[in-house]
Amino acid sequence: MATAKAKITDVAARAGVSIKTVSRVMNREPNVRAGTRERVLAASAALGYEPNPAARGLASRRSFSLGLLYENPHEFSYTQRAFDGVFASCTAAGYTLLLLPCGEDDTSSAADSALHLAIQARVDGVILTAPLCDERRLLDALQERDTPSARIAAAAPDGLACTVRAGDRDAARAVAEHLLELGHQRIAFIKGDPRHGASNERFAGFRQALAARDVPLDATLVAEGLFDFDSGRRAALGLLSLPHRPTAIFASNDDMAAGAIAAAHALGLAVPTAVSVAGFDDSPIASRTWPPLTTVRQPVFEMAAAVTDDLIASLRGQCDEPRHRVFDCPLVLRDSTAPPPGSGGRLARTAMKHVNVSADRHVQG
Amino acid sequence: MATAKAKITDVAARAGVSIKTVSRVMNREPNVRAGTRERVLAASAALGYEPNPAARGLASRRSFSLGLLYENPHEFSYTQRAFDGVFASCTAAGYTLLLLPCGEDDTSSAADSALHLAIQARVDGVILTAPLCDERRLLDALQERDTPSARIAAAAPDGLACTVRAGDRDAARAVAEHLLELGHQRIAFIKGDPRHGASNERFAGFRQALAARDVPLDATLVAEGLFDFDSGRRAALGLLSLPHRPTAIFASNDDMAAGAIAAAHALGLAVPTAVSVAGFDDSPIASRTWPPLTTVRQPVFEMAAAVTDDLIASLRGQCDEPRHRVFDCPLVLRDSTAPPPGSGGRLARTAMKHVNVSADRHVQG
DNA sequence: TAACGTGTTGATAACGCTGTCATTCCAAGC
DNA sequence: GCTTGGAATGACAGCGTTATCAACACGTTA
Repeated sequence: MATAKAKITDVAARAGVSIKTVSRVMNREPNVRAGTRERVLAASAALGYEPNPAARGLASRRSFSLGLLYENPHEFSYTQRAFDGVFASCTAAGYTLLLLPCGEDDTSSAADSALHLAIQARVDGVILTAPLCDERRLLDALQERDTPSARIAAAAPDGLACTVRAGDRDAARAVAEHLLELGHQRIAFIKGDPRHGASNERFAGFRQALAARDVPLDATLVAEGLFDFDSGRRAALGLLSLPHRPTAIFASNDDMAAGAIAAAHALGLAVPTAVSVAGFDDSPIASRTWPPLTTVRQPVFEMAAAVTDDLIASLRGQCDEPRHRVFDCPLVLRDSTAPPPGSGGRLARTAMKHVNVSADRHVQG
Repeated sequence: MATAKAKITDVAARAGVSIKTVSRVMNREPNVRAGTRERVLAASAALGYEPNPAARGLASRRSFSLGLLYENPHEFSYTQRAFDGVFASCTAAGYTLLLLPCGEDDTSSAADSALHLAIQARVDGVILTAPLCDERRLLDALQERDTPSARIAAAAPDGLACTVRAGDRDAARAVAEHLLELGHQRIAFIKGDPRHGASNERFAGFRQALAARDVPLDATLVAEGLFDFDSGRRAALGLLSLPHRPTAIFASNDDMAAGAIAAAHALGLAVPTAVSVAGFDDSPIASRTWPPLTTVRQPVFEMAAAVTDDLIASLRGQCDEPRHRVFDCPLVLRDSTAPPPGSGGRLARTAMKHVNVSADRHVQG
């Protein structure tokens, strides 16, 4: 695999044929002798040749691309919100956006195929989301090809790419403090996917809050999760079946928190009277559970738009040093948290310095 | 606005300048006299000129596009599943996919801007999702520009574009029959967004099922909804506060069904013992509510992939007549439906000819 | 043997724009 | 008036591919 971009003339020269024959092979046209095709394919592979889509498009008067026109759905999942933010900035700057999804089976090999698509399409830059933004192989491959990148929710910024992330630690600390203020002492924590840098940060914030109040961290109350509903449900099932069960569960994202609520329901424990549950993200599920979730809101749209702006600015040579942005996440109080049972509800609601939302509207200001 | 695609030479001729000056104006480069810029802009507007991105890309060695690399999330919303299906087919056929979201404020004007993006990008074809696929202005604009299109969940196929849709009527009938078999007689229905063709179909299926069993349709048990959580919640709140309330609610999508469950919770009515709730779609929320929702599964991925294949085939001239596909939606029995209160649970579960899923896994085979 | 068709290959001209560099214009200074 | 220099403009050569059409090889038929 050669590093420099090979052109069709290079392949033709190496295979000892005309460029037209190379073109025929690349486009799977008929009437090419098998031996010739082999030689062209070999030369093409040896040079790492990828046809230039712009040249193809210009000459053939086709774009080889389709548009998917859809109405922006009310489903504001994290990914969707991130996409919206990136798209908004791209459109404003006259850029086109290509989505390059990775399958969920094997992150690293899927990342390769997505990367390959990015290379084929000759994009000017790439935006990476967690946990892909911490795949060493991916970052190296991009760097090797001089493809500028930006990273959303990176665990370890490397000074090469612009990054953006949420203030996970502070936000997690705020959630934990909220539970502590309500009077909870036995607070369980469900960790997130360890591949995401945010997982550690959120756990760290949780521990800091406990430490600040001299509440000991009970290791039996820390469970592993993967940021998905079912891992949250299972973890909560375990926690709530403990002999001395927690009075509150802080799941490090909303999907797991929804799982925890389901687990509580399954065990006949009322939320929030028997057990409080808090989440993280303010994703759509947060306002659809019963009761709706106390959580923190990640300004994903703004984060994605900002890092895209930064990437485009660096593409235009308008900035020299990569920017690293951190966004605050306000606490969103709903109905899944309350004082622990037996406390007589002496603490009603924490101070109203926080955002207080019951309805379904997401403010993105 | 001229119909034929104007080139930079046309604009230059009309404005009485060289193509280089037009290029400068289009790229907002400095050192162009204000008057000259005006003339170029006027000529450009008069001709409906849009720079050819392929030519720009070839000459400037930039693509003006970014790639967003992300890990395929577990959140399989309808839109996400549709996107995955379209993407899979595009990739397999060597096509690139551009996403063109419409804002949710004003569908028709948002559609215009998305259409404009599609035109700018010079895509070979466009895939439209509901309810955009029934916007007359959009369809006309596409036809006028000879842009082939495919439509997902169109209300009225027009013989010009390939279409795909779910067998909404049959599926809704199956849900209603399931509730009837359980012994329900007073079944409420929450309608969906009237802009979606599927809304009518689902309601029709519901009525057919009632008629087949000679169960009269009580107009007070039919509520209006918009396919979103909150409209479902509000509709259910009204229905369940009726003097003679229904024993089951069939919400015509999962998000509204989740809202209905929240409403039942709020009123202290247990699901499914006091009231059964059924949804439609098998979206992620369906397996995250408590109790998880009985619903029907739309094979959205397969539908989207199929219609994309059809569009690409017609782009390649491999098919003459547009195809119209209809996909079956299997019933998915979960825990939100049961015999009505007072029936003594004489009917446990309907026949097991249907898909029966409790876990969170979505089979996409 | 010569003409013919079929399958294979190549020379060359676009495709519509941008980059480079030369040229023209025009106000200011001598 | 003449020069000067920067702003404004244009001529022209690519950019890397595909399309067109001509050319060639080779086995078959008249």
